[in-house]
Amino acid sequence: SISFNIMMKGLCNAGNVDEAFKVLKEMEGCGCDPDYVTFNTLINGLCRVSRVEEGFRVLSEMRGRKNCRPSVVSYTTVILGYCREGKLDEAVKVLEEMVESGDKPNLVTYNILLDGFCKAGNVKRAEGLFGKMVGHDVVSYTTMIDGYCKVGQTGEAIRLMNEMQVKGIVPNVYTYSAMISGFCKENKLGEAVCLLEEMRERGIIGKTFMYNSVLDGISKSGNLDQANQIFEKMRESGCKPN
RNA sequence: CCGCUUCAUAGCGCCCAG
Repeated sequence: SISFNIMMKGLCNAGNVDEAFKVLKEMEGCGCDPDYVTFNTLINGLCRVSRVEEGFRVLSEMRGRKNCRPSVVSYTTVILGYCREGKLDEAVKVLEEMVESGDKPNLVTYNILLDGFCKAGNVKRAEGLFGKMVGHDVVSYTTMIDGYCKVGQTGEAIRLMNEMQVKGIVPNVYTYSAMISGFCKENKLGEAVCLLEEMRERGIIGKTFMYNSVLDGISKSGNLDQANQIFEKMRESGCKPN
């Protein structure tokens, strides 16, 4: 079954859900029983191509099978699907349904909702959820940081970036990326440069696009010497220019 | 008895042109 699951995931990631369903049929006829991973993979495949309703139907059908009960991952995947469509009330409904059937949402579930609220333009609601969550990880913080940056609240974002480190949560390349593009959009290039430096000091190799955004800003401001210095640092740190 | 392989979350289309 694991081999089939792997093949199925490949098809789903390529957006070919219909082929994935053929694999399901094939499994059923050859002694490799589909398991909960099989169905979760299908749900994800459907949600990826905006067929969230069908994904939810697969989830419902799982109830009838033994050893294939819907799990946190099943519900969370559907919630993600609705969040990506901007249907936050549908997402919340699924959350409630999950709780009613006795399944506990986990950190991933909440992180997805945080991002959903932010991207739907409801940073306040994300903030409320963030405050109620019992634990946070680097994804929770990065999601909120990105949310604040996107609405021009880089101050709040930086506050969170400090707070996470006080709690012992280490920013990663995603965190820096969100923060740096936030600063670049506001033309706070000095801040952006500082963060790039801090990141390098921590041994994190930045992505090319992060340097490109900063270099562009610096160059346009006419400060070619500084641009050159950053370009050097970029290469020294192991980030390949394109 | 133990371990490995398959499922869900965050950052960027940045230069040029328009």
